[in-house]
Amino acid sequence: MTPFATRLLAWYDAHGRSGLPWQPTTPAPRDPYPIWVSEIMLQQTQVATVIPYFERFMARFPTLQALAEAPLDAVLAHWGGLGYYARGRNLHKAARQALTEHGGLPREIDALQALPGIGRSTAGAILAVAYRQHHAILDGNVKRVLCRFHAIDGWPGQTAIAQRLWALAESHTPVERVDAYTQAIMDLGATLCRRNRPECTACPQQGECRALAEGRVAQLPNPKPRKSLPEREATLLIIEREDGGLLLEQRPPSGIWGGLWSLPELTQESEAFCRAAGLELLDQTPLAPLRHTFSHFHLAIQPLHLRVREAKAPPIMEPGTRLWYKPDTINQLGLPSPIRTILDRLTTNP
DNA sequence: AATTCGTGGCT
DNA sequence: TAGCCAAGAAT
Repeated sequence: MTPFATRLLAWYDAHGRSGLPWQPTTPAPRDPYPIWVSEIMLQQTQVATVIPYFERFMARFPTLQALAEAPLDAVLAHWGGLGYYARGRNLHKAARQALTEHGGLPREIDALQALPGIGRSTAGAILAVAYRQHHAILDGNVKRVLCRFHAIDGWPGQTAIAQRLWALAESHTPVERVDAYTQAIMDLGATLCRRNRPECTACPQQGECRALAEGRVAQLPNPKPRKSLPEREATLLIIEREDGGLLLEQRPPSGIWGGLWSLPELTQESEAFCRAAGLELLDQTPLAPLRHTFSHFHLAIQPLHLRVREAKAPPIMEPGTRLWYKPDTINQLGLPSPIRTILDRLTTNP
């Protein structure tokens, strides 16, 4: 056990976080299923955001079998609003794959990492926490701690920097209490070694931290070099049927909001579609425009209100890609947050 | 190997 | 407040 790990575990025993819904209450070995679900949800997502999603998800899919037997739509409905929807699709796919190929979640690191959505860090975390297997993790918290402790310059996303960090993470990870250590190193990064306003005076590593000694804590880890984001405008059609039904489209399985349901976007094709379907333009500004920033562009959404002129509804173009949505079924669909916001406003504010 | 995937909180 | 960032993985 290195002095780094010894100090960290002593601090963790006194000050580590506890009571999070996915944290085990029994000694290893533990059921890896809830650990896996939480690790996927927590990818690039903060703890406070995940908690209500985790509770709902585990209530609806309490076991690996329940998840594997559920339709993808039900999984995405529980993921709606959480973001990074490939995680939900991969989670569902991995559940079925693990069950058929291994009869459950595999205990071998290579087999586990071969499942969709499980990378090196997530596989290590699951096996370390569930079975006390000796694997390192390297998430955003660990990267921040290690960049500061060793005063590593360069953006951690660079391959060369990440390789150095993985080697350091493995060198620090102890054989004993690896489950506690895995939680502890993340707790340190989340509660003390934060990006902003770190509490170095309470840190168990303050005596050996190179960034602290050199007065460079605020500059490490080095930020990602950013490019200015292009803007894209989209007009979303709010097509209302006589009975109040709204036309929704299922987006393609890959790309932004993949597999989720959205208001159809106005294109040249959809203009012709609306004319052919007898759709009448009511007004252009029923709702204020919505602005969103994604990782690679800004999006300005301008809803456009249309109404079906006659009783005849637009034809279903491709099976499963369009449906008339009834507001009382909102919880059964996977909806991205901006779309849910629009639908909420429409139903509460007609 | 750099980019692409969301959303909400923070300053 | 506009940009930065967070329990990463897939491509």
